[in-house]
Amino acid sequence: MNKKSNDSRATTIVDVAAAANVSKSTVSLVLQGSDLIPADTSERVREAAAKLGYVYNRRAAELRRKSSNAIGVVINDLRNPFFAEVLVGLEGKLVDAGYTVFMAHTNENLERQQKLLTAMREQGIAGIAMCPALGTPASLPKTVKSWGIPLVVMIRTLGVGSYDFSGADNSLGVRNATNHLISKGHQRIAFLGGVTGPVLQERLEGYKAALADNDIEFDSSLVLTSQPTREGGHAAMIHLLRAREMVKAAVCYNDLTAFGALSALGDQGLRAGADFALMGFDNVLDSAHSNPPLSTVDVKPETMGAEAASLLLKRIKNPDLKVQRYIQLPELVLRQSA
Amino acid sequence: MNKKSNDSRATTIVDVAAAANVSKSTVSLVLQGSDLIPADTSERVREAAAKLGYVYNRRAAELRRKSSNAIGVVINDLRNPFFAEVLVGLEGKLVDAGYTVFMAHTNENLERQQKLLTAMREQGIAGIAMCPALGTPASLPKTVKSWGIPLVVMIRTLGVGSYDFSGADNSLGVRNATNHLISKGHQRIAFLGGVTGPVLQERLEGYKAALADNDIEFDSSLVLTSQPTREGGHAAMIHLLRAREMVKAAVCYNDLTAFGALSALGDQGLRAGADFALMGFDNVLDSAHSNPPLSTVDVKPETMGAEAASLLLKRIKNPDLKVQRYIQLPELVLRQSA
DNA sequence: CTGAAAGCGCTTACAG
DNA sequence: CTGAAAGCGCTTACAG
Repeated sequence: MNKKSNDSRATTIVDVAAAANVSKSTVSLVLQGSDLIPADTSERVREAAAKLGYVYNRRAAELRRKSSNAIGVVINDLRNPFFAEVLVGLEGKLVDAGYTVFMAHTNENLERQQKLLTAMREQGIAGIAMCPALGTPASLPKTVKSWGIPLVVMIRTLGVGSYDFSGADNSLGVRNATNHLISKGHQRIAFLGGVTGPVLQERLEGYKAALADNDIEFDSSLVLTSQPTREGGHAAMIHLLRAREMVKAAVCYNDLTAFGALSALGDQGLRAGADFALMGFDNVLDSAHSNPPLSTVDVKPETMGAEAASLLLKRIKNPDLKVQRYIQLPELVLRQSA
Repeated sequence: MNKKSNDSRATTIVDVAAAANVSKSTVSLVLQGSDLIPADTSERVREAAAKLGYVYNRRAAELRRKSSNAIGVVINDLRNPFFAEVLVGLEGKLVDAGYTVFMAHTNENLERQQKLLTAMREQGIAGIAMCPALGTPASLPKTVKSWGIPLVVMIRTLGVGSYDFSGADNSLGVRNATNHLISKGHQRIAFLGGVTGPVLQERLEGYKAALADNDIEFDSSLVLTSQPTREGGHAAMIHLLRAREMVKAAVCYNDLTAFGALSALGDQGLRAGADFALMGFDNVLDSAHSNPPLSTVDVKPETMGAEAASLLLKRIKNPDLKVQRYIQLPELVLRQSA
């Protein structure tokens, strides 16, 4: 029973067919749940399959059928909880639709991303959902399309080409966050975090727009870029505190940098909410229980993931659909940090 | 060029062979980098392949060769940064070894886990690394082995069976953490977080062992279980503060619950380090920049992932190896919370 | 309702 | 060094 299970060839549909006394076509049909086969035959086949420990060979089936039930998702940064939440929403929807989803991680590495995409293509995947690594060429969607693979890009736009997209209104979100700070009486407001990419551009635009709304002059020395991590946010806040004592408010690139900033504030004996007004962006789960709880802009990460899944599913069903776009409307959630 | 790329059949090695004026065997050989083929022939074949936009059909190759270069990893909780870090270590090593890795997420759902495993089996995957969902039967490794698929289990043990494993010495870790608190003069020390599973058992054992080391009586009312999340940790700490005013120290199930506890402390105007001594467990990246920075026990999540990869790679290379086990030694890292 | 036959795109002995 | 042939495990018209 367990000595050597591989000294005999794997059992195939022809073994099952023999055992059930039917042809292999019949076995194939019952495996696919065809209603061409009467219940008793199908029953007999299933029993035989179970008895023999038959395992469906999906590779063979897909080779023949030229289709796949697998969807690939390529993600850029697993360590950022924001992306993890997007992923959860995406995956849930996809498996509900009967697909099996395979994720892979680029770690913001373009070369690795290229390899992953190629691997997925060779694998004959049914569709791809991706959040492109920083620096991804705008031509990528066109390339993937030319491969004949349905694609949805998430979170980070890729130029103005025509591709399905699920993301957030970053500009409006930061604009609202900044306006909230202004409405609290702040005039000198820093922007903390982010180093490059379309998302940073959009968020900075929102920041500037809010300033303009209120006739506050933009001061470039108030934008401190940093890696979009806790560490980066920590460093940026320390720097801000040293260089600009008078600044008592900041909007952050994302929640992660805000968490770092919270930590830096704490290091100096300061507390957001009381001594400093701080806004995050994303509303990751964590932000409800940071110290103190973070005021932020909610872009519903899981929803963005789920919507990306919907778009992809529709695209797979109908390749000729016109370009689809889901833009999440941001909502301010005010907790204690501002 | 882009009208309809799929009105013609995909180009295959026979097309390439025709274009390069060789047989398809030759094409196959050069694709595999065989040195049987002279450089000029191989050059000619590659050019033809490039010109025709040939894509390797891995499914067909694997079907014939009965092998795979894909490894599946099944993970239980993407939202916990600890697992994300394990994953990063695991994946990095696997892709360095030339495998393509497909991850999938169970969300602690046994049924989903079963489906994923089955899908991977049907896919003919080369190996599986998994962190089993809570409640996974101890028989699982034996089952997977009977499928002929190399397996390594991570983080959570699965009974005493013989299976490759990479995880941490949870008991020793918590014991050290608790002893540290005791050495600071604390006698009444709470244990916060965790709801079930082998990891909780081991960590509780360590907690009790430290108490015993110091002749402190175990008081079951001091262990407050909760979901291993920020929210859970927050609730547990609030509860502790209400019910047991005298308790000024706690060791947490993991960093995530500790972060929640930090937040709860902050809500009450308390600060870990000054007003309360708090220890985490894991040393996730986040813990260096929480507010305040967390004292915790470092079990090197990325290393555990990378070691899991090594074990799996060895197992694939040699199925008859005796059982392998990597147990990460915990190290106290003292920051500000205790 | 079921069977015989062809074929998906590769790889791998086996000749030469 | 290269070609002809068989076969991996399925699915899918096509007959009957």
